[in-house]
Amino acid sequence: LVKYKLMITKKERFTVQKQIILNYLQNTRTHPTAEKIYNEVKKKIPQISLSTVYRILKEFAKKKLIKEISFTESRFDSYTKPHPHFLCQSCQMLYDLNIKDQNKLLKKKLEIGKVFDFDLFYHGLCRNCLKKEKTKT
Amino acid sequence: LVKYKLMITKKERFTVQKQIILNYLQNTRTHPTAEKIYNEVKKKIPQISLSTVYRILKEFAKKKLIKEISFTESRFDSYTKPHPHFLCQSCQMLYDLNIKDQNKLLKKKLEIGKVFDFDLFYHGLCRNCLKKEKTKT
DNA sequence: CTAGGTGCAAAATGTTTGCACACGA
DNA sequence: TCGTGTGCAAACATTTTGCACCTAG
Repeated sequence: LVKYKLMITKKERFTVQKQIILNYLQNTRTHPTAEKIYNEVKKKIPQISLSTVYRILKEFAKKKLIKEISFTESRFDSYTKPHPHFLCQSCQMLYDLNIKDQNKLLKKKLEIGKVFDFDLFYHGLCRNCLKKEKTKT
Repeated sequence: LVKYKLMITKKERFTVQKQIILNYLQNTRTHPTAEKIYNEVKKKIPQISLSTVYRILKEFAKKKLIKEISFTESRFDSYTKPHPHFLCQSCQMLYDLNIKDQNKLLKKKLEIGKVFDFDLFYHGLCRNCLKKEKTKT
């Protein structure tokens, strides 16, 4: 919370809605959906709208106060063996990777349950987009 | 293709639509979206509809001929450090994991580009759902 | 033939946006 | 006060579904 207050620029405002949403998120480890957050926050601010929740979540994510776990559009891959991917933040290209330790990941014994598959996504900038960034400056 | 033909049950039919979609997927490594697949397949079957594409993709995914990379609803996490997750196929609960090698994953040098973050999702059945499965039988 | 598959349109679901009003600084 | 943030409704994007017709086996 303190960390967030320091982030607020002169043009921005610290509203009750933001405070309650942030407070809720920082006190849960359940990875809630927007809908869930909306319903929880509604208990304290009955008139809040879902769009406000979305707007605030986007703002928090941009400030890196929270992390949004999402994948806008489904993609389909005929290569079905588990293999890691690299998703470029800039051009949205999804690359295949071949990493030798991948079997370790699948065989990993987890307390939580039985693992059948995994998805490993690296996020970053691909070579092409890195080049473009450089030429800009 | 041969593999798929063997999978077709008596009740199912092998249509041109299925054949062309499968063929397209097996000859691309670009992880296309449903829309992209639709547009490509349309070149060969102009009258095909997007819903057919979706239906066939779901069928292929169920048969494990292809893999669907998706995340239906966004989730938000106030714990922003990269950390692995476990997603239960049955109850959809998303659990946090703490694995010691995670820093290795982030520091990994990739040819493809610069990595800023990663998401590692394990898919499987959590303890609770495994128990439920057992009691069923 | 005939039941399963397709195309179309409409519905459902999740997310974003335009606009008038409210309210934090 | 004044401009950013909010609530509402409507728009948007992606995916699913109902239904009549088509077609593979």
